[in-house]
Amino acid sequence: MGQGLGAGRRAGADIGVLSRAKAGGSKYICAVSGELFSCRAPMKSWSQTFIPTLKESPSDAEIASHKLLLRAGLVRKLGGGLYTYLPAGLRVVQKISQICREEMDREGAIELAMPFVHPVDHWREGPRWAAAREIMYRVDHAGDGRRPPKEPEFVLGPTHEEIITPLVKTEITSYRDLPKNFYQIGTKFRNEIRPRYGLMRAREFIMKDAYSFDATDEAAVASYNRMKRAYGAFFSRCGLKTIAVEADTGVMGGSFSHEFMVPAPVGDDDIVYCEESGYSANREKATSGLVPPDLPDAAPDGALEEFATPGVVTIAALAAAPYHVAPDRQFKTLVYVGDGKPFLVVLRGCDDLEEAKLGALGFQLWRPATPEEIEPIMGAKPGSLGTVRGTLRNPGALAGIFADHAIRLVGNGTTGANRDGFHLRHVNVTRDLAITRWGDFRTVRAGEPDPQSGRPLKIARAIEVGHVFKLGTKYSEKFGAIYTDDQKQTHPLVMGCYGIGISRTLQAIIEQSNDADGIIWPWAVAPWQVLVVNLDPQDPAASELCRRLGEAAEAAGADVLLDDRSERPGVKFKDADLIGLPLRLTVGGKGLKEGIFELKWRTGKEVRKVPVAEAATVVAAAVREAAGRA
RNA sequence: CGGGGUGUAGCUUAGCCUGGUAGAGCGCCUGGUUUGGGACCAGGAGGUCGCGAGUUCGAAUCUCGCCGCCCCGACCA
Repeated sequence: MGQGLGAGRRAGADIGVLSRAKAGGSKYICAVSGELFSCRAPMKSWSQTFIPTLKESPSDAEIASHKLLLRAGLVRKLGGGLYTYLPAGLRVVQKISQICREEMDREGAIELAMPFVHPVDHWREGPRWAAAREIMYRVDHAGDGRRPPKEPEFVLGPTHEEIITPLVKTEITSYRDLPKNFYQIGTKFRNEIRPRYGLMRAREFIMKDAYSFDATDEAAVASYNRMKRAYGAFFSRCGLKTIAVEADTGVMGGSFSHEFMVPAPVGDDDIVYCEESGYSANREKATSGLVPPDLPDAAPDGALEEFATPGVVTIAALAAAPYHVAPDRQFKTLVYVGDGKPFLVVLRGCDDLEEAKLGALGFQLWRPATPEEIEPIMGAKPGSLGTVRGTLRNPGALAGIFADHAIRLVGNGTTGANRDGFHLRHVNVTRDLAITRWGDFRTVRAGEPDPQSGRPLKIARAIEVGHVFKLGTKYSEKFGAIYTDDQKQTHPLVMGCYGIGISRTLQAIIEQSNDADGIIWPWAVAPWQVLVVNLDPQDPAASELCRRLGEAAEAAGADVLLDDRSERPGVKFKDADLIGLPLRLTVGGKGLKEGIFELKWRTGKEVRKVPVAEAATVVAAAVREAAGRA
């Protein structure tokens, strides 16, 4: 039973904690040393492992991949966003992790492992404590039974910039040590406001995170591009179709970033793209060519005029009779609070604010102002607000008035008078509006012209499975992570950070690859690649043939699961389709009499009858062919 | 955090409106008959009806509070 083991086992796998002898004398290593290491074990039989399949899916599962995770016996739920990986699910995690390691190593990244529990001071000293604290689980000190202090002594790590940067600060001080890129694969903890869809958005999840450190900006861009390349290779090897889109850097900060997205209706993000030009961006970041760069400012079309609009507090009401001001002829004024100070955003009446784009304004935290806050600031209630010079009660109290470029398309329009029940018409953008800064703040809509080709943009839902950030020096400056160059000059390290949701990738693969009968695993990530179904486990001849088929598949490099259960054939076939192993080899008394067994791919319908005499060669060829495609 | 649901056996659920012995299917256990796409027969085990108060002679059912879970929104490194 041993051939094939040596070939497939990862070099160095014996750093694992457990090794034992199996009946028959072949040894194998099962390595789980705090983290997840892949291992090859010899043929496992269904009755020896634990794959609790379900006919019906639990009622709290909504989407296909979540149902299949549960039905195929890959995971079980502990609580909202908290899941146990059962043996088959863990194997997939290990396979994905191993592919990830190989692609990271190929690009020169170095694996390490950082603690899950972080002293809170590291976060306090970092640049985003205010924003990050809300999503972190707090840990009472040392479980001594006392009530939690107002501020926790420890937090559970949602990510590791605050941990790796101080480490690198003390360990790397010379340009000679650069570049470096450290990565780890481990559990992350985030207090998601709303966990959902199984592993898709969980409170605790498995992530690969990497952090690059370079001497120069150019070198950092090169590191970034290497990671981007590694991500493409990784997802492709996992059998997952992804597209890289320009993305918002969010609280992470930094100069630019790309997300790796899996198009799927159940995704949490919208991606905006144009097939012709190749433009693609997260909706939070996406821009359109709606406003021509050479658009001349409109000339005033008349003198400012206040008019009464009793009870009109919405765009729609002003668009209706008797006013008939089309939404795209209105200026919409929104009040926000950024780091404690109010500011205004001006948009066209027909446009929506893309809140993420406010990140460009430099605030750490921002939120819509409450109606109670708005009235003292503006002198009017929401619905009658505007930014016409002279109507603002106290412009000095504002952190700024930020206008979206698209209001230039309005030219002359209507806006609130900052007096309840009154609006102003003939408002000219250049002449009348008090604007401190222009920007892109609106949400792009499908059909708007692509900024590059001018073709209509499309929008689709997608799942974010990976994200690469060029961070710059935000963290290194804050933590004082500097190095000395060959001219004895000191500089902050230029950083990048790179995440892959391993557990989310697992579920995204299922979401992208399933049918009415169950999962269809891509070869490279299948918990096992070959399922040998023994329909007559009591028959020694059938068992013997199954053993031979399994050994042949293993020798060719496949992981083999043998269904040796005393179940009826129908049950076994249904379960086989459900757990979705790529290649099924079926042995039954009926075929055995004819001297054949059956070979069937999970992706197809065709059942190929193979003479027993050709077993070894046919199985080996099938395995090699599948492995070659993967 | 707002809105809407929901909680009955391991899973899927009926019963709740209109209070009166908690039921079914799947799964599980025993025996038998079966054996190539989720078998059949017979028998059996398994329930503090989410938790806590209240109303009532009597509560799965009505009332109040709490908790869990799901969906929508907000939020999301």
